[in-house]
Amino acid sequence: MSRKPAPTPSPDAGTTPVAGRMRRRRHGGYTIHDVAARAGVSSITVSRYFNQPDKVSPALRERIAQAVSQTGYVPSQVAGRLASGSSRVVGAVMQNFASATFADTVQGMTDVLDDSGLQLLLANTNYVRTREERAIRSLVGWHPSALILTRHDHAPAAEALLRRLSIPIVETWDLGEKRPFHQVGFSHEAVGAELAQHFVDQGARRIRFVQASVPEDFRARQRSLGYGRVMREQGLMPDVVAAEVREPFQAGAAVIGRFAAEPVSTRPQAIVFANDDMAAGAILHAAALGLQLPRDCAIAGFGDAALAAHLQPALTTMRPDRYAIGRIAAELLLELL
Amino acid sequence: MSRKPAPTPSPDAGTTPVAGRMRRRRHGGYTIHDVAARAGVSSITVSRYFNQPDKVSPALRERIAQAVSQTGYVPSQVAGRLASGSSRVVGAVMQNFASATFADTVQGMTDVLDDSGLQLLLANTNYVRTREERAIRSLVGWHPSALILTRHDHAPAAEALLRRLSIPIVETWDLGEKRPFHQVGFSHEAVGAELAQHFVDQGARRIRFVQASVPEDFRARQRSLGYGRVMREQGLMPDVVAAEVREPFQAGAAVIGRFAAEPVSTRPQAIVFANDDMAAGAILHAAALGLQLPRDCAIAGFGDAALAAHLQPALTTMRPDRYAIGRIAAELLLELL
DNA sequence: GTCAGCAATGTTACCGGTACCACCGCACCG
DNA sequence: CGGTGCGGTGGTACCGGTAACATTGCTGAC
Repeated sequence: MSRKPAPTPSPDAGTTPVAGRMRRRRHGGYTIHDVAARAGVSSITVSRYFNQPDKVSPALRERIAQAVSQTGYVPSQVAGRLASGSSRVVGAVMQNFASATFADTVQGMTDVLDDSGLQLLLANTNYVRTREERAIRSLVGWHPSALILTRHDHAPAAEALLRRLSIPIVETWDLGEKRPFHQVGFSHEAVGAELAQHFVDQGARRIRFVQASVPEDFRARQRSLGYGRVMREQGLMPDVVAAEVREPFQAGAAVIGRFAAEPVSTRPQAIVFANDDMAAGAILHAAALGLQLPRDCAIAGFGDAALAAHLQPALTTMRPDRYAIGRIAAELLLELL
Repeated sequence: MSRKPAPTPSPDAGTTPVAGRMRRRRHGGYTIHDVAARAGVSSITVSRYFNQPDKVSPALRERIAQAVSQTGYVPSQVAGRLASGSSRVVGAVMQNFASATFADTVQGMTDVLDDSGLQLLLANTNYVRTREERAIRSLVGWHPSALILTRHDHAPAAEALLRRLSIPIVETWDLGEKRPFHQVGFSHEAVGAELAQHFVDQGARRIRFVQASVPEDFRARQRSLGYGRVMREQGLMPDVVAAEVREPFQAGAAVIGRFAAEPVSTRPQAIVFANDDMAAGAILHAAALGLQLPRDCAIAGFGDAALAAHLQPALTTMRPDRYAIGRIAAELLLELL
């Protein structure tokens, strides 16, 4: 990695934008008034030229276009937004910028927003719950027309801040119950159902669901409910067990240990773990127990952990369509605006 | 993927921020004047409370803090930036939002900028050169304090626009010669040198560099120069050849075909390709020729194509440190501001 | 011919902050 | 005891646009 400084420019400067006396505290650069003066029209006409061109006669349009290209004038979003009150800005709070999830979701959002002339403003929480309020606050200062959030379980301070806002808010990623905001994401219940169905389709009849030891994980619980629903629909016996260890890798290893001790005829043919880490622990420990996966038992997880692809055998996991979440959230916002 | 609408809120509304008559065309929400009135001070004092707290006496600070928390007031960035002229916004033009490169670089930037209270504004070109001007223009409208660009070979219109700006500009990713802007990235010359050194360290003495057939690729040429330098430094004979086919996969295949026809004793022990696609073409075609890589010949590319990891054998490739590029670019900007 | 109606353009005030400078009271100095 | 400097505070104008309304000129109906 290397840095190269820019050569210091020769101080020839060039013509200054402002012609008359400098009594006003100008910020530099051409203003709409400079352009208007050049074109011999009033500033509001130049404003219309940019915002409602068909309200300006072709003759003036031509003159203004010339003045604009001569000066290289770029309208100030800041001034425009302040005057009009509508910001045309959408704020998005993400949890981690350095992830493929972030990249895909943002691409989905901008693909939609760009076409509507909306600017996306991003804030990062780095997965630190306490930073969410700060992130939201920094976005709110820009008077966004709408907000996109990740997840729905906010810190109380952030939640209070959000409820005071009177703009459309969309929560993404996973769906929560009884939320006052719009939501775009996937249903954990459906994920659990899909994994169960997957193994049923492969011919498995004894399928176990391994819950994490921490019972409060509401999302994993939703997944187990989906699993249970499909099992019953298929006339199979749901078999939900909870891990006894808290640390997920160890928990997975312990589960597969117990599995190995069961008689082969009643062993589950597939195990759905509440998350990828537990599943990975199980896979890694299976070799030490002399088990051969997936012949002896198929394993599934959830979350698309980066690890998943590198395991031998590769872990079956569910990955939400991150691009689609971003795109649909943005489309929903457009409808709301 | 699924959408859930928000429940329609009961129309109890709540107290309106504005107390007096509504003759002004207010945009809604509390203003600094509302807060000032509540605290019994002038608005400029509230402004100072936020921007230079130590200039406000503790007594007033306390009163203002109370008024702020009662109202939930959030200062308007838009108004503030317009009035002060300094935007505290940094614009960044990226080529593709849906990539790990983007994610890592943005994380690097925000890690630095967040601490300085700077807001990052992003624009995407989607690799379409003609969109760059539009992207820059949309950022310039926000009066950024600085701009971060990707690459340095801009379309003429974009280049002209940039040169008119009088704010710090940093170009990232790869380094160009004689640019008027600051640059943060890696040197292609160094990349070529590093790949050559890599094979020298592995004991190879006959190392070939395969240039693309398109001679204008300035960056690949830099890499070949670095390769040549290391070879000479090591007392080895540089061996640069150009591909004859334009399409990179075919070009790579053709190169490995010629290689197979050479006598084993004078064959190169390693080949550095100008890019990953050519290298991949070579690897894929090698099997058909009965060659066993990397025993018969080691292969290297450049660019970290997603493909690289999936080849058998895996392709040796150089990947720029994307996080560091973002981070260093942002640090450089801070110095410049 | 008169006047309503509409399209094109201009005038004025205002958005919500902050720069600039004036002002006030008090400690400190000669 | 008047002058001076300084920290704290406020008044006012202004940033660069746009909303709302006013004005102008022209067409077309009666």
